Amino acid sequence: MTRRVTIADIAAAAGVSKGAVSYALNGRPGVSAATRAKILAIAAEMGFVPNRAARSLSVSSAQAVGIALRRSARTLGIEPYFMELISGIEATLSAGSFGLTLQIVDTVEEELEVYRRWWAERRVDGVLMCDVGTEDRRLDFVADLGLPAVAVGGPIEGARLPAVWHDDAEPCREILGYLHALGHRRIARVAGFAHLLHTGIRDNAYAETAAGLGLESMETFHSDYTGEQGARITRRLLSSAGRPTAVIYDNDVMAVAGLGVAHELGIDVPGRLSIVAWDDSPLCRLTHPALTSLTRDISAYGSQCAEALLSVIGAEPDADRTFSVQCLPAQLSPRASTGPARA
Amino acid sequence: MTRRVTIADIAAAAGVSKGAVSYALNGRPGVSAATRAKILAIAAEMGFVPNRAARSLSVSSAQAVGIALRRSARTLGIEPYFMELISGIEATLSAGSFGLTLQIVDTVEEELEVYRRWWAERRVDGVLMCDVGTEDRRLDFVADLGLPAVAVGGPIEGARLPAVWHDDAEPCREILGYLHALGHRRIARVAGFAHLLHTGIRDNAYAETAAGLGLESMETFHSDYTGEQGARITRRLLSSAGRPTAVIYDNDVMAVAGLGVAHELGIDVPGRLSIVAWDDSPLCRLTHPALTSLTRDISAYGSQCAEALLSVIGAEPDADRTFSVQCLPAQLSPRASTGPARA
DNA sequence: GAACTCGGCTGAACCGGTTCACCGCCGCCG
DNA sequence: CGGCGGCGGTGAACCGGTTCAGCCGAGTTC
Repeated sequence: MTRRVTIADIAAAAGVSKGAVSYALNGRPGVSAATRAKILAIAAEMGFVPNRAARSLSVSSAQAVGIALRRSARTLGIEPYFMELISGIEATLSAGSFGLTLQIVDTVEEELEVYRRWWAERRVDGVLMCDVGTEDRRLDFVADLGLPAVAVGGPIEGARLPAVWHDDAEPCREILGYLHALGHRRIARVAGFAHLLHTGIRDNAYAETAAGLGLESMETFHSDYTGEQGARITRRLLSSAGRPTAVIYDNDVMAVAGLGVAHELGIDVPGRLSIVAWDDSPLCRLTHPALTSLTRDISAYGSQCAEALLSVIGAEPDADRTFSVQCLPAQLSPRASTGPARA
Repeated sequence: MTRRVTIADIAAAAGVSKGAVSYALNGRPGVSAATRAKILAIAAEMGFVPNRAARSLSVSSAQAVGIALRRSARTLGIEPYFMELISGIEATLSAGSFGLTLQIVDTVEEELEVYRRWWAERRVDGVLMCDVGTEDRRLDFVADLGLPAVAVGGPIEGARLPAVWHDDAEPCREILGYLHALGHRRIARVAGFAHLLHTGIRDNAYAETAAGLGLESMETFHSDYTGEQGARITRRLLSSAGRPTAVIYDNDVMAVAGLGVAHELGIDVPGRLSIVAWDDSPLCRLTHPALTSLTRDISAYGSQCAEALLSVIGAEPDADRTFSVQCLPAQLSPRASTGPARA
């Protein structure tokens, strides 16, 4: 285990000062082309890698961003969404040689505390916040802290920080239009957490569109995104009088669970029940019948979030942080789980 | 955005030297109880949080561990395994106030490079290595580097680093014994990557047990863990003459895909086909019929891996790093997807 | 030829902790 | 009363980078 190579070693080997080495390695003016080339060559030869802590201490930046996820291990594990998002984020970050620090928390208080600590320690240069809620304490908290942050979701009214989002209303209209065209008039929806921003946006969009189309019924049931709750709600829905002919799920996991319940009750899909899933993970193509679902490129979404965060981090501290990035809306991918409503 | 509080500020406020503050905050001898209490009170009042970079620079430790995952975004997203593992790791790490740095890579070369860089930069104090292979270059690489590491999987012969693992052979025997008791004689298995260590261990265990039980056939097909391949292999299996009466899958995703194919082909489960999944995620309970699967506490497994790594990090550099931790083997959870073989 | 500019480089301060050598003081012992 | 040991604390060096004031010498200007 040989000692690490430092810029002092390089300086000694090249016969110059530490300062010159620093300028050369960082591509700044202050050294001639010849000296720069010599220093770079020596550095490469000695296998120099700068010490992150030393650099951070000087420039007061961590070259890392953080994500605190407030979801149970079970939800996290089974929802493909987060891993895909993270992998997109990661791709952009590592291209900019930023690291990703991950923490899983239980409560909002804990999450706020993590942000506070990360920022005070300068462990991260910024954070991405998922699961934006309608009344989200975190938004003001990080803004007050001065911690660069980007909200993964939106749009957020009166936001003091950037949001990266896609229009959730448009896909709602697309789904209902599609189901309506197939003759469905009694539609139910198994939604996610009621307090999440995008859930509210979808709630409204469905309600308005349903009214416009003159649907017989369009009820929404909020859940926690788990398969268990998805199954329970579906079971209740399908056992009721005047049961819906189509059910829309706010994530893929619940849709799969719903399909399982339909099988269990001997209800043919799509013969007597159509199923639509929001968020098209590979999971939706594994079932039989394959699930009609809303496709969006979550990984690309993650990349855009990371890009937005990097731009905030790179910007002046007092720069405008209220911009928002709108991504492409999700697109309907019709598959075998939807069909005409039985007369 | 007020300036950060440093120990110099505290020292000034308390009328002592920086050194005294450091001793007081770190609970070391060198200051009297009274002074210590005063310093701690002032630190708390001023909201002091130590700068991570400065501490790292001094003590030459990052207070963070890294994981580089070499799986495609799609596999990562859909396999609950990794997120559960990570959440277990996280729980132990944050209890020890260590951070977790995550990176997703494409190739082994890239992964090795990440380890090299992380260690050279002192960005992490150690790493966890998943997906241990039979011939794994990474093991020697990190050992040569001197980078503290723990292999998530094993046992590894002639290992130069600790491994945390569970016996994969025992569950194999349990599954085959169970299926055999149900009358199954033609069993197939859809396995994971052939180059992974645990795949090989299972391969052998199945082969030996099958021979012992005198099964008619026990074929293994290797795959990449994705639902697509699981489905494709299952389709081929079920269309063949002398098709198996039971199929064992090496992960839950492929098992779900296999169940979908059975539905598609109109083959009743468990009437004409029994299905067993390795790794019991909530996914296995969402399908209909629910999948018989091998349950293990992946989150707890992650915790044990993290603990092992922390102990290696805390140990002397020349301490013995070849210990291995054996966890509880997975347990069979029979559900509705398995039943007696049709005569 | 004196004054002035400017590129190239040096030396030292600095970031915010940790650590170590050392010092003053008090009590105790012979 | 002199010497000794140990407690409580100080001051400075140190970790490995970045950055800035300033210096030197060559070229330009008048």
